[in-house]
Amino acid sequence: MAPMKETITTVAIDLFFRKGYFATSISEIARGCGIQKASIYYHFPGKEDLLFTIMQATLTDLMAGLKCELAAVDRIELKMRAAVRNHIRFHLERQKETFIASSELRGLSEDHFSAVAAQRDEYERIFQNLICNGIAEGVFAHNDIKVLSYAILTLCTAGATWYRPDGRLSVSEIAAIYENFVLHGLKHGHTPSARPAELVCEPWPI
Amino acid sequence: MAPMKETITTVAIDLFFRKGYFATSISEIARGCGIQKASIYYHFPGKEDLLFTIMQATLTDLMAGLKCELAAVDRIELKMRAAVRNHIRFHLERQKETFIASSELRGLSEDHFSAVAAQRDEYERIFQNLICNGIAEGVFAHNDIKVLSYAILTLCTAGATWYRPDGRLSVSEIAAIYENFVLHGLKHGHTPSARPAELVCEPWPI
DNA sequence: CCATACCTAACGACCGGTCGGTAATATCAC
DNA sequence: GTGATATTACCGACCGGTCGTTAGGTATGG
Repeated sequence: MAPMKETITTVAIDLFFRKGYFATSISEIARGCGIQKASIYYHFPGKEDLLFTIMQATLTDLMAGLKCELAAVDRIELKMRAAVRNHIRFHLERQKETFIASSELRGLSEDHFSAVAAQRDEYERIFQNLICNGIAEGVFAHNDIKVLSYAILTLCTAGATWYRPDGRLSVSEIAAIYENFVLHGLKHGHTPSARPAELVCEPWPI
Repeated sequence: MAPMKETITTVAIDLFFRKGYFATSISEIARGCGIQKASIYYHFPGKEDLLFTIMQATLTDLMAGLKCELAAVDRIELKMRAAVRNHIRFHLERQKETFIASSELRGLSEDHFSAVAAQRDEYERIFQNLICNGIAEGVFAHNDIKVLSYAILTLCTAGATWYRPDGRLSVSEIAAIYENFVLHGLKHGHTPSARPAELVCEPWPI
Protein backbone atom coordinates (compact mmCIF):
# COMPACT_ATOMS: atom_id res chain seq x y z
CA MET A 1 0.00 0.00 0.00
CA ALA A 2 1.22 3.51 -0.84
CA PRO A 3 2.78 5.15 2.21
CA MET A 4 0.18 7.91 2.65
CA LYS A 5 -2.73 5.54 2.13
CA GLU A 6 -1.25 3.34 4.81
CA THR A 7 -0.76 6.33 7.09
CA ILE A 8 -4.39 7.33 6.65
CA THR A 9 -5.53 3.82 7.55
CA THR A 10 -3.31 3.72 10.62
CA VAL A 11 -4.44 7.12 11.85
CA ALA A 12 -8.08 6.27 11.18
CA ILE A 13 -7.77 3.02 13.13
CA ASP A 14 -6.32 4.90 16.06
CA LEU A 15 -9.00 7.59 16.03
CA PHE A 16 -11.93 5.25 15.40
CA PHE A 17 -10.71 3.16 18.31
CA ARG A 18 -10.23 6.07 20.69
CA LYS A 19 -13.17 8.28 19.78
CA GLY A 20 -15.52 6.11 17.74
CA TYR A 21 -16.37 6.26 14.05
CA PHE A 22 -19.10 8.90 14.17
CA ALA A 23 -17.20 11.09 16.60
CA THR A 24 -14.13 11.10 14.35
CA SER A 25 -14.10 13.65 11.55
CA ILE A 26 -12.26 13.50 8.28
CA SER A 27 -10.43 16.68 9.24
CA GLU A 28 -9.08 15.00 12.36
CA ILE A 29 -7.79 12.07 10.36
CA ALA A 30 -6.19 14.46 7.88
CA ARG A 31 -4.59 16.45 10.70
CA GLY A 32 -3.16 13.25 12.11
CA CYS A 33 -1.62 12.52 8.71
CA GLY A 34 -0.29 16.04 8.21
CA ILE A 35 -2.40 16.68 5.11
CA GLN A 36 -5.57 18.59 4.23
CA LYS A 37 -8.87 16.81 4.56
CA ALA A 38 -9.61 17.08 0.84
CA SER A 39 -6.52 14.96 0.18
CA ILE A 40 -8.14 12.02 1.97
CA TYR A 41 -10.52 11.82 -0.97
CA TYR A 42 -7.66 11.20 -3.34
CA HIS A 43 -6.98 7.90 -1.55
CA PHE A 44 -10.47 6.87 -0.42
CA PRO A 45 -13.87 7.51 -1.99
CA GLY A 46 -15.31 8.50 1.38
CA LYS A 47 -15.32 8.09 5.11
CA GLU A 48 -17.41 4.95 5.08
CA ASP A 49 -15.05 3.17 2.66
CA LEU A 50 -12.27 3.79 5.10
CA LEU A 51 -14.24 2.00 7.81
CA PHE A 52 -15.13 -0.83 5.46
CA THR A 53 -11.54 -1.31 4.36
CA ILE A 54 -10.41 -1.58 7.96
CA MET A 55 -13.11 -4.07 8.90
CA GLN A 56 -12.68 -6.27 5.87
CA ALA A 57 -8.92 -6.52 6.27
CA THR A 58 -9.32 -7.36 9.94
CA LEU A 59 -11.86 -10.12 9.40
CA THR A 60 -9.84 -11.56 6.53
CA ASP A 61 -6.72 -11.80 8.68
CA LEU A 62 -8.72 -13.26 11.57
CA MET A 63 -10.11 -16.00 9.37
CA ALA A 64 -6.74 -16.77 7.79
CA GLY A 65 -5.18 -17.17 11.22
CA LEU A 66 -7.93 -19.51 12.37
CA LYS A 67 -7.64 -21.79 9.33
CA CYS A 68 -3.90 -21.94 9.77
CA GLU A 69 -4.20 -22.91 13.45
CA LEU A 70 -6.92 -25.48 12.83
CA ALA A 71 -4.91 -27.25 10.17
CA ALA A 72 -2.05 -27.78 12.63
CA VAL A 73 -3.92 -30.05 15.06
CA ASP A 74 -6.26 -33.00 14.72
CA ARG A 75 -8.24 -33.83 17.86
CA ILE A 76 -11.44 -31.86 18.33
CA GLU A 77 -10.49 -30.56 21.75
CA LEU A 78 -7.16 -29.31 20.46
CA LYS A 79 -8.89 -27.69 17.52
CA MET A 80 -11.25 -25.88 19.86
CA ARG A 81 -8.39 -24.79 22.07
CA ALA A 82 -6.53 -23.50 19.03
CA ALA A 83 -9.61 -21.65 17.80
CA VAL A 84 -10.23 -19.95 21.14
CA ARG A 85 -6.58 -19.13 21.58
CA ASN A 86 -6.35 -17.66 18.10
CA HIS A 87 -9.51 -15.64 18.61
CA ILE A 88 -8.51 -14.11 21.91
CA ARG A 89 -4.89 -13.54 20.88
CA PHE A 90 -5.96 -11.79 17.70
CA HIS A 91 -8.40 -9.59 19.59
CA LEU A 92 -5.73 -8.52 22.07
CA GLU A 93 -2.82 -8.15 19.69
CA ARG A 94 -4.83 -6.20 17.16
CA GLN A 95 -7.05 -4.60 19.74
CA LYS A 96 -7.85 -1.39 17.91
CA GLU A 97 -8.97 -2.99 14.69
CA THR A 98 -10.96 -5.77 16.32
CA PHE A 99 -12.66 -3.31 18.64
CA ILE A 100 -13.69 -1.22 15.64
CA ALA A 101 -14.82 -4.28 13.71
CA SER A 102 -17.09 -5.36 16.52
CA SER A 103 -18.47 -2.01 17.61
CA GLU A 104 -18.84 0.13 14.50
CA LEU A 105 -20.97 -2.09 12.29
CA ARG A 106 -23.68 0.55 12.27
CA GLY A 107 -21.37 2.92 10.43
CA LEU A 108 -21.41 0.71 7.34
CA SER A 109 -23.64 1.12 4.30
CA GLU A 110 -26.14 -1.62 3.63
CA ASP A 111 -24.00 -3.34 1.02
CA HIS A 112 -20.82 -3.16 3.01
CA PHE A 113 -22.63 -4.37 6.08
CA SER A 114 -23.85 -7.43 4.20
CA ALA A 115 -20.33 -8.21 3.06
CA VAL A 116 -18.88 -7.90 6.55
CA ALA A 117 -21.75 -9.82 8.12
CA ALA A 118 -21.19 -12.64 5.62
CA GLN A 119 -17.52 -12.85 6.58
CA ARG A 120 -18.47 -12.87 10.25
CA ASP A 121 -21.10 -15.57 9.75
CA GLU A 122 -18.64 -17.79 7.92
CA TYR A 123 -16.23 -17.42 10.82
CA GLU A 124 -18.95 -18.21 13.36
CA ARG A 125 -19.95 -21.30 11.48
CA ILE A 126 -16.52 -22.79 11.97
CA PHE A 127 -16.94 -22.49 15.71
CA GLN A 128 -20.42 -23.94 15.56
CA ASN A 129 -19.14 -26.93 13.62
CA LEU A 130 -16.38 -27.45 16.16
CA ILE A 131 -18.87 -27.40 19.02
CA CYS A 132 -21.26 -29.66 17.15
CA ASN A 133 -18.59 -32.26 16.41
CA GLY A 134 -17.28 -32.04 19.95
CA ILE A 135 -20.71 -32.83 21.35
CA ALA A 136 -21.23 -35.62 18.82
CA GLU A 137 -17.92 -37.19 19.88
CA GLY A 138 -18.87 -36.87 23.52
CA VAL A 139 -15.92 -34.57 24.24
CA PHE A 140 -18.17 -31.61 25.05
CA ALA A 141 -21.28 -31.67 27.20
CA HIS A 142 -24.64 -31.56 25.48
CA ASN A 143 -25.79 -27.97 25.08
CA ASP A 144 -27.24 -25.40 22.70
CA ILE A 145 -24.70 -24.91 19.92
CA LYS A 146 -25.64 -21.44 18.74
CA VAL A 147 -25.82 -19.94 22.19
CA LEU A 148 -22.48 -21.48 23.09
CA SER A 149 -20.85 -20.18 19.94
CA TYR A 150 -22.12 -16.68 20.57
CA ALA A 151 -21.02 -16.91 24.18
CA ILE A 152 -17.49 -18.02 23.32
CA LEU A 153 -17.00 -15.53 20.51
CA THR A 154 -18.40 -12.50 22.28
CA LEU A 155 -16.48 -13.45 25.40
CA CYS A 156 -13.16 -13.31 23.60
CA THR A 157 -14.15 -10.36 21.43
CA ALA A 158 -14.91 -8.35 24.55
CA GLY A 159 -11.32 -8.86 25.61
CA ALA A 160 -10.52 -6.01 23.21
CA THR A 161 -12.67 -3.69 25.32
CA TRP A 162 -10.81 -4.04 28.61
CA TYR A 163 -7.32 -5.17 27.62
CA ARG A 164 -4.47 -2.73 28.27
CA PRO A 165 -1.19 -3.49 26.47
CA ASP A 166 0.77 -2.07 29.40
CA GLY A 167 -1.31 -3.97 31.93
CA ARG A 168 -0.39 -6.58 34.49
CA LEU A 169 -0.82 -9.64 32.27
CA SER A 170 0.62 -10.58 28.91
CA VAL A 171 -1.45 -11.66 25.95
CA SER A 172 -0.34 -15.25 26.41
CA GLU A 173 -1.34 -15.31 30.06
CA ILE A 174 -4.79 -13.93 29.34
CA ALA A 175 -5.20 -16.28 26.40
CA ALA A 176 -4.37 -19.27 28.60
CA ILE A 177 -6.96 -18.26 31.18
CA TYR A 178 -9.65 -17.79 28.56
CA GLU A 179 -8.75 -21.04 26.84
CA ASN A 180 -9.15 -23.04 30.03
CA PHE A 181 -12.27 -21.22 31.09
CA VAL A 182 -14.00 -21.85 27.76
CA LEU A 183 -12.86 -25.44 27.39
CA HIS A 184 -14.05 -26.47 30.83
CA GLY A 185 -17.32 -24.65 30.31
CA LEU A 186 -17.72 -26.64 27.12
CA LYS A 187 -16.80 -29.99 28.66
CA HIS A 188 -18.79 -29.76 31.87
CA GLY A 189 -21.38 -27.06 31.38
CA HIS A 190 -24.19 -29.43 30.56
CA THR A 191 -27.62 -27.76 30.64
CA PRO A 192 -30.44 -30.29 31.04
CA SER A 193 -33.11 -27.97 29.70
CA ALA A 194 -31.24 -27.17 26.49
CA ARG A 195 -33.20 -28.47 23.54
CA PRO A 196 -31.39 -30.96 21.32
CA ALA A 197 -33.09 -29.29 18.34
CA GLU A 198 -29.99 -27.33 17.54
CA LEU A 199 -27.85 -30.37 16.74
CA VAL A 200 -28.20 -29.57 13.09
CA CYS A 201 -24.58 -29.42 12.01
CA GLU A 202 -23.26 -31.94 9.55
CA PRO A 203 -20.36 -34.11 10.60
CA TRP A 204 -17.49 -32.00 9.51
CA PRO A 205 -14.26 -32.66 7.63
CA ILE A 206 -10.82 -31.41 8.66
CA MET B 1 -41.90 10.81 35.99
CA ALA B 2 -44.06 13.20 34.00
CA PRO B 3 -45.61 11.43 31.01
CA MET B 4 -43.78 13.40 28.31
CA LYS B 5 -40.44 13.11 30.07
CA GLU B 6 -40.99 9.38 30.24
CA THR B 7 -41.93 9.27 26.57
CA ILE B 8 -38.76 11.12 25.64
CA THR B 9 -36.68 8.64 27.62
CA THR B 10 -38.41 5.67 26.03
CA VAL B 11 -38.03 7.02 22.51
CA ALA B 12 -34.40 7.94 23.16
CA ILE B 13 -33.65 4.44 24.45
CA ASP B 14 -35.14 2.95 21.34
CA LEU B 15 -33.24 5.25 18.97
CA PHE B 16 -29.93 5.08 20.83
CA PHE B 17 -30.23 1.30 20.74
CA ARG B 18 -31.12 1.09 17.06
CA LYS B 19 -28.96 3.84 15.59
CA GLY B 20 -26.41 4.70 18.26
CA TYR B 21 -26.08 7.82 20.38
CA PHE B 22 -24.10 9.97 17.96
CA ALA B 23 -26.18 8.94 14.97
CA THR B 24 -29.40 9.92 16.73
CA SER B 25 -30.41 13.57 16.55
CA ILE B 26 -32.53 15.53 18.97
CA SER B 27 -34.98 16.23 16.16
CA GLU B 28 -35.45 12.51 15.61
CA ILE B 29 -36.22 11.96 19.26
CA ALA B 30 -38.65 14.86 19.20
CA ARG B 31 -40.33 13.51 16.08
CA GLY B 32 -40.72 10.15 17.81
CA CYS B 33 -42.44 11.93 20.70
CA GLY B 34 -44.67 14.08 18.49
CA ILE B 35 -43.20 17.35 19.74
CA GLN B 36 -40.74 19.97 18.50
CA LYS B 37 -37.11 19.53 19.29
CA ALA B 38 -37.00 22.74 21.35
CA SER B 39 -39.42 21.10 23.77
CA ILE B 40 -36.90 18.41 24.57
CA TYR B 41 -34.84 21.11 26.26
CA TYR B 42 -37.68 21.89 28.62
CA HIS B 43 -37.35 18.38 30.09
CA PHE B 44 -33.61 17.78 29.74
CA PRO B 45 -30.70 20.21 29.83
CA GLY B 46 -29.15 18.59 26.78
CA LYS B 47 -28.62 15.49 24.73
CA GLU B 48 -25.85 14.16 26.91
CA ASP B 49 -27.96 14.38 30.08
CA LEU B 50 -30.51 12.20 28.37
CA LEU B 51 -27.85 9.56 27.83
CA PHE B 52 -26.57 9.90 31.39
CA THR B 53 -30.05 9.57 32.88
CA ILE B 54 -30.62 6.37 30.94
CA MET B 55 -27.29 4.85 31.95
CA GLN B 56 -27.53 5.76 35.61
CA ALA B 57 -31.03 4.38 35.99
CA THR B 58 -29.99 1.17 34.29
CA LEU B 59 -26.93 0.60 36.46
CA THR B 60 -28.86 1.44 39.61
CA ASP B 61 -31.52 -1.12 38.80
CA LEU B 62 -28.90 -3.71 37.89
CA MET B 63 -27.14 -3.27 41.22
CA ALA B 64 -30.39 -3.36 43.20
CA GLY B 65 -31.37 -6.63 41.54
CA LEU B 66 -28.00 -8.19 42.30
CA LYS B 67 -28.08 -7.27 45.99
CA CYS B 68 -31.58 -8.64 46.29
CA GLU B 69 -30.60 -11.95 44.69
CA LEU B 70 -27.42 -12.32 46.74
CA ALA B 71 -29.25 -11.80 50.01
CA ALA B 72 -31.55 -14.71 49.21
CA VAL B 73 -28.88 -17.46 49.22
CA ASP B 74 -25.95 -18.34 51.43
CA ARG B 75 -23.45 -20.75 49.87
CA ILE B 76 -20.81 -19.16 47.65
CA GLU B 77 -21.61 -21.26 44.62
CA LEU B 78 -25.28 -20.37 44.87
CA LYS B 79 -24.40 -16.72 45.25
CA MET B 80 -22.30 -16.86 42.10
CA ARG B 81 -25.04 -18.63 40.23
CA ALA B 82 -27.53 -16.02 41.36
CA ALA B 83 -25.18 -13.21 40.34
CA VAL B 84 -24.60 -14.62 36.86
CA ARG B 85 -28.27 -15.40 36.38
CA ASN B 86 -29.27 -11.90 37.47
CA HIS B 87 -26.68 -10.32 35.22
CA ILE B 88 -27.62 -12.20 32.08
CA ARG B 89 -31.36 -11.98 32.73
CA PHE B 90 -31.17 -8.25 33.24
CA HIS B 91 -29.13 -7.80 30.07
CA LEU B 92 -31.65 -9.74 28.02
CA GLU B 93 -34.84 -8.41 29.56
CA ARG B 94 -33.70 -4.81 29.40
CA GLN B 95 -31.65 -5.31 26.29
CA LYS B 96 -31.89 -1.80 24.85
CA GLU B 97 -30.82 0.02 27.98
CA THR B 98 -28.02 -2.39 28.85
CA PHE B 99 -26.72 -2.29 25.32
CA ILE B 100 -26.61 1.50 25.46
CA ALA B 101 -25.01 1.47 28.89
CA SER B 102 -22.21 -0.76 27.69
CA SER B 103 -21.58 0.72 24.26
CA GLU B 104 -22.12 4.46 24.52
CA LEU B 105 -19.81 5.38 27.38
CA ARG B 106 -17.86 7.64 25.05
CA GLY B 107 -20.90 9.85 24.66
CA LEU B 108 -20.70 10.95 28.31
CA SER B 109 -19.02 14.07 29.63
CA GLU B 110 -16.02 13.60 31.87
CA ASP B 111 -17.97 14.06 35.09
CA HIS B 112 -20.84 11.85 34.06
CA PHE B 113 -18.42 9.22 32.86
CA SER B 114 -16.72 9.18 36.25
CA ALA B 115 -20.05 8.70 37.97
CA VAL B 116 -21.08 5.84 35.71
CA ALA B 117 -17.66 4.24 35.88
CA ALA B 118 -17.81 4.35 39.67
CA GLN B 119 -21.16 2.57 39.66
CA ARG B 120 -19.79 -0.01 37.27
CA ASP B 121 -16.65 -0.57 39.34
CA GLU B 122 -18.68 -1.08 42.49
CA TYR B 123 -20.73 -3.70 40.67
CA GLU B 124 -17.63 -5.43 39.35
CA ARG B 125 -16.10 -5.56 42.79
CA ILE B 126 -18.98 -7.66 44.06
CA PHE B 127 -18.19 -10.25 41.41
CA GLN B 128 -14.49 -10.13 42.21
CA ASN B 129 -15.23 -10.71 45.88
CA LEU B 130 -17.45 -13.66 45.02
CA ILE B 131 -14.71 -15.20 42.88
CA CYS B 132 -12.07 -14.48 45.52
CA ASN B 133 -14.08 -16.11 48.29
CA GLY B 134 -14.97 -19.03 46.07
CA ILE B 135 -11.29 -19.71 45.38
CA ALA B 136 -10.41 -19.29 49.05
CA GLU B 137 -13.05 -21.84 50.00
CA GLY B 138 -11.79 -24.21 47.34
CA VAL B 139 -15.10 -24.15 45.48
CA PHE B 140 -13.59 -22.49 42.41
CA ALA B 141 -10.32 -23.39 40.74
CA HIS B 142 -7.35 -21.15 41.32
CA ASN B 143 -7.17 -18.45 38.68
CA ASP B 144 -6.73 -14.75 38.01
CA ILE B 145 -9.61 -12.95 39.68
CA LYS B 146 -9.72 -9.77 37.64
CA VAL B 147 -9.51 -11.50 34.30
CA LEU B 148 -12.21 -13.94 35.33
CA SER B 149 -14.50 -11.16 36.50
CA TYR B 150 -14.06 -9.27 33.25
CA ALA B 151 -14.63 -12.46 31.31
CA ILE B 152 -17.84 -13.33 33.13
CA LEU B 153 -19.28 -9.84 33.04
CA THR B 154 -18.48 -9.08 29.42
CA LEU B 155 -19.70 -12.51 28.43
CA CYS B 156 -23.15 -11.87 29.85
CA THR B 157 -23.20 -8.22 28.82
CA ALA B 158 -22.58 -9.24 25.24
CA GLY B 159 -25.79 -11.25 25.39
CA ALA B 160 -27.55 -7.94 24.78
CA THR B 161 -25.80 -7.67 21.41
CA TRP B 162 -27.09 -10.85 19.85
CA TYR B 163 -30.30 -11.64 21.76
CA ARG B 164 -33.56 -11.40 19.83
CA PRO B 165 -36.74 -11.28 21.93
CA ASP B 166 -38.64 -13.20 19.24
CA GLY B 167 -35.86 -15.75 18.86
CA ARG B 168 -35.76 -19.48 19.40
CA LEU B 169 -34.87 -19.47 23.09
CA SER B 170 -36.44 -17.80 26.10
CA VAL B 171 -34.53 -15.62 28.52
CA SER B 172 -34.64 -18.37 31.13
CA GLU B 173 -33.23 -20.96 28.77
CA ILE B 174 -30.34 -18.74 27.74
CA ALA B 175 -29.72 -17.76 31.35
CA ALA B 176 -29.51 -21.42 32.37
CA ILE B 177 -26.96 -22.16 29.65
CA TYR B 178 -24.81 -19.19 30.62
CA GLU B 179 -25.06 -20.01 34.29
CA ASN B 180 -23.79 -23.54 33.77
CA PHE B 181 -21.12 -22.50 31.34
CA VAL B 182 -19.71 -19.88 33.70
CA LEU B 183 -19.94 -21.98 36.85
CA HIS B 184 -18.13 -24.94 35.33
CA GLY B 185 -15.52 -22.65 33.87
CA LEU B 186 -15.01 -21.26 37.37
CA LYS B 187 -14.88 -24.64 39.07
CA HIS B 188 -12.62 -26.48 36.64
CA GLY B 189 -10.86 -23.84 34.55
CA HIS B 190 -7.67 -23.93 36.56
CA THR B 191 -4.80 -22.14 34.81
CA PRO B 192 -1.41 -23.22 36.19
CA SER B 193 0.41 -20.15 34.91
CA ALA B 194 -2.01 -17.68 36.54
CA ARG B 195 -0.15 -15.72 39.17
CA PRO B 196 -1.53 -15.91 42.69
CA ALA B 197 -0.67 -12.22 43.08
CA GLU B 198 -4.23 -11.20 42.45
CA LEU B 199 -5.64 -12.90 45.55
CA VAL B 200 -5.96 -9.50 47.17
CA CYS B 201 -9.61 -9.51 48.18
CA GLU B 202 -10.55 -9.41 51.84
CA PRO B 203 -12.61 -12.23 53.22
CA TRP B 204 -16.05 -10.92 52.59
CA PRO B 205 -19.19 -10.66 54.73
CA ILE B 206 -22.75 -11.50 53.63
C1' DC C 1 3.71 16.54 -21.10
C1' DC C 2 1.29 14.29 -17.91
C1' DA C 3 0.00 11.46 -14.08
C1' DT C 4 0.55 11.66 -9.17
C1' DA C 5 -0.36 13.67 -4.92
C1' DC C 6 -1.49 17.16 -2.85
C1' DC C 7 -3.63 22.05 -2.07
C1' DT C 8 -7.28 26.13 -1.29
C1' DA C 9 -11.85 27.27 -1.18
C1' DA C 10 -16.25 26.50 -0.97
C1' DC C 11 -20.72 23.82 -0.94
C1' DG C 12 -25.26 22.46 1.11
C1' DA C 13 -26.97 19.89 4.86
C1' DC C 14 -27.55 19.21 9.36
C1' DC C 15 -26.24 19.48 14.12
C1' DG C 16 -27.15 20.80 19.26
C1' DG C 17 -28.85 24.49 21.42
C1' DT C 18 -31.24 29.23 22.37
C1' DC C 19 -34.62 32.71 21.73
C1' DG C 20 -39.04 35.06 22.46
C1' DG C 21 -43.54 33.91 22.60
C1' DT C 22 -48.09 31.49 23.84
C1' DA C 23 -51.91 28.82 25.17
C1' DA C 24 -53.52 26.22 29.20
C1' DT C 25 -53.54 25.42 33.90
C1' DA C 26 -52.79 26.31 38.73
C1' DT C 27 -52.38 29.54 42.73
C1' DC C 28 -53.90 33.13 45.39
C1' DA C 29 -55.56 37.74 47.12
C1' DC C 30 -59.77 39.97 47.78
C1' DG D 1 -66.46 33.95 42.71
C1' DT D 2 -63.32 36.64 40.18
C1' DG D 3 -59.56 38.98 38.49
C1' DA D 4 -54.35 39.05 38.83
C1' DT D 5 -50.32 36.50 38.69
C1' DA D 6 -47.18 32.41 38.01
C1' DT D 7 -46.01 28.20 36.31
C1' DT D 8 -46.13 24.43 33.02
C1' DA D 9 -45.41 22.58 28.62
C1' DC D 10 -44.89 23.50 24.46
C1' DC D 11 -43.88 26.01 19.60
C1' DG D 12 -41.53 28.28 15.35
C1' DA D 13 -37.60 30.54 14.00
C1' DC D 14 -33.11 30.93 14.15
C1' DC D 15 -27.96 30.77 15.46
C1' DG D 16 -23.05 29.55 15.00
C1' DG D 17 -20.62 25.80 13.93
C1' DT D 18 -19.21 21.44 11.90
C1' DC D 19 -19.86 17.83 8.90
C1' DG D 20 -18.66 14.98 4.52
C1' DT D 21 -17.83 16.06 0.08
C1' DT D 22 -16.52 18.42 -4.36
C1' DA D 23 -14.49 21.59 -7.84
C1' DG D 24 -10.67 23.32 -9.53
C1' DG D 25 -5.90 24.58 -9.16
C1' DT D 26 -0.74 23.53 -8.35
C1' DA D 27 3.84 21.56 -7.49
C1' DT D 28 6.75 17.73 -8.64
C1' DG D 29 9.00 13.84 -10.50
C1' DG D 30 9.42 10.76 -14.56
